Amino acid sequence: MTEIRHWADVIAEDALNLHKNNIIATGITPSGHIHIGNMREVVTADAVYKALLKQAPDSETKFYYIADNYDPLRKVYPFLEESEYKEHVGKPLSEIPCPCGEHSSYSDHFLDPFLKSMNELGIHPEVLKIDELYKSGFFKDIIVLSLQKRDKIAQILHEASGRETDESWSPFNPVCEKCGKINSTIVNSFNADEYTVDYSCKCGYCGVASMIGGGKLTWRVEWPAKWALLGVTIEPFGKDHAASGGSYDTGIRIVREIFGKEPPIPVNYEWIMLGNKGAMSSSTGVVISIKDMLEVIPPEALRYLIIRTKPEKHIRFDPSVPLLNLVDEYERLRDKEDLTEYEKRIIDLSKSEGVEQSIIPFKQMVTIYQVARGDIDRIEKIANRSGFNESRKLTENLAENVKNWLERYAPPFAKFGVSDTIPVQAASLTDCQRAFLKSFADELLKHEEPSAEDVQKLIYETKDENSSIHKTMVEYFGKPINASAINPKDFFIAIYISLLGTPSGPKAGWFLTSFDVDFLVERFREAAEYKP
RNA sequence: GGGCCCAUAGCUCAGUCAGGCAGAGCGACUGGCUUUUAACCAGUCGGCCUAGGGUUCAAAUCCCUAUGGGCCCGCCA
Repeated sequence: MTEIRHWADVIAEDALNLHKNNIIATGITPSGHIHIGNMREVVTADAVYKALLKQAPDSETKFYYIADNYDPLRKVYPFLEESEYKEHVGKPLSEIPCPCGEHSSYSDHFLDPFLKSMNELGIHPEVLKIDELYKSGFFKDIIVLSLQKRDKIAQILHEASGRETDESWSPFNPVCEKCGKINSTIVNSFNADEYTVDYSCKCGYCGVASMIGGGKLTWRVEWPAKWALLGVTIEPFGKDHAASGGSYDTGIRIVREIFGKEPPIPVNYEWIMLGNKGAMSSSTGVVISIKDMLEVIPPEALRYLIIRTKPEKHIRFDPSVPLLNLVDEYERLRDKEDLTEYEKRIIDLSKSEGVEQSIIPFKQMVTIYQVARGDIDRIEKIANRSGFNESRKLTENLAENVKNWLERYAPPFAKFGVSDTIPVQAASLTDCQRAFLKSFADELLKHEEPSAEDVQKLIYETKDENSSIHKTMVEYFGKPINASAINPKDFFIAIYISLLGTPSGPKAGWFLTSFDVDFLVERFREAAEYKP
């Protein structure tokens, strides 16, 4: 069997066989909440980027994130105020007011949180906002070239995609000076020396627009233009662009035949499905934003989800119990001693560069958090007692994740509440259970800091007639108890009833060590006496 | 109508590019305490690699075909 290699390393090697220096680009249109599916593109790119850096440390490697924020607003999305945004349909996203008023534009409203999330995931590309590129004149010469070769481009679009372009079609769409829209103008002529076009707009206005910030290339031309100008050698994109006759197909021909450059190596990736609700999609409303996601899942676990799966496979993302298992799987692998080369690589690529995260397992925090009832001081104390010594900030971050998970996605069986007072269910305890609780309390007092194993052992020792807990139990019970009639199960139930009011709970030994011994002793003694 | 991707253990998936003994994690089961308790440790079980053909000394892997699933082609990755 040949050595197993990670997909990112394979892609990087392919790229290095073609180019010494590689430029990887990715980007999205910030027209709505940027969801976890979009993150796949960025994490995929980041993985390949890291692989390139590792395989060719002496090459020049770049990673661009391009925000397509000059695209027009296509419609009034369900999350927008109809009355307020109707007039903005057709305008470039960067020129539309922010929905919340706190960002400089509509596109920044969605882009800013995404950039923050990327940062939390340890992804640090060079961010390019395409409106700024247009406004700086970055595209001006390629716009002229595109206008000059308009007929040839139209022919390519027709041949490769079957798309018909009419007389008024232009590779460059000016922004109307009067109505601000970019999708309703027709180019009548252009001036290559002045970098301007004459246009007329459906709103009735006719004017002159600059190729420097006065409009944009149409998407199918803009994409190859970006490849040509930035020298992009690798680009991940979703299958919508990958379809035959899709924009990658036409892009290949345009970049070669019009711009005289080679297209990037494509990295096709599949979509992320949300539970059983289908594909994530901004337009159908099946969406969990990255921000929402990072509020419940530690960043490295989210990276892990994407890193461990080959790009062409679906990822089914379910924030309830499967999320718990996903995080658990990542943490186990992270903490494992003897990793295979492949596992090591997975962990390497999943690590968020420059971002530290808690070493406390998520599942354990789920219990700690609930025992401490969210009190961070107590959480920290319990964590310390369990042998986790890390900065409070890290513990706090994880506690915050767990809090949100419990509130939003946790199934009932994962939740419990430690009552302040004796649960009324304690009334149902049998005399034998009460005797056990009293003697159990006595035994706990004998230990300074009982370990989980100590506790577990104590409960089982009740069956041993020579054990001290058995003897005190008999004493409290008032008459001999036949060892074979003792069922530790009843005692577990007594413990859970006393603390939670339910007959079951987290693994007892470990659960109990999350409490102060004094509290337990008091509670068990109280429960033993409790009569409604 | 045209095109893409996926199918391997109960579950999630590696392994397919470059053919060479069928793999991991989780779950389940057993033991660690004669007796489940959401932790931990050790071990065991578990597969006609979707089906049918072809190429080959040799196929999960390469080539056809079929079936099932997820999508794309009116710019949501």
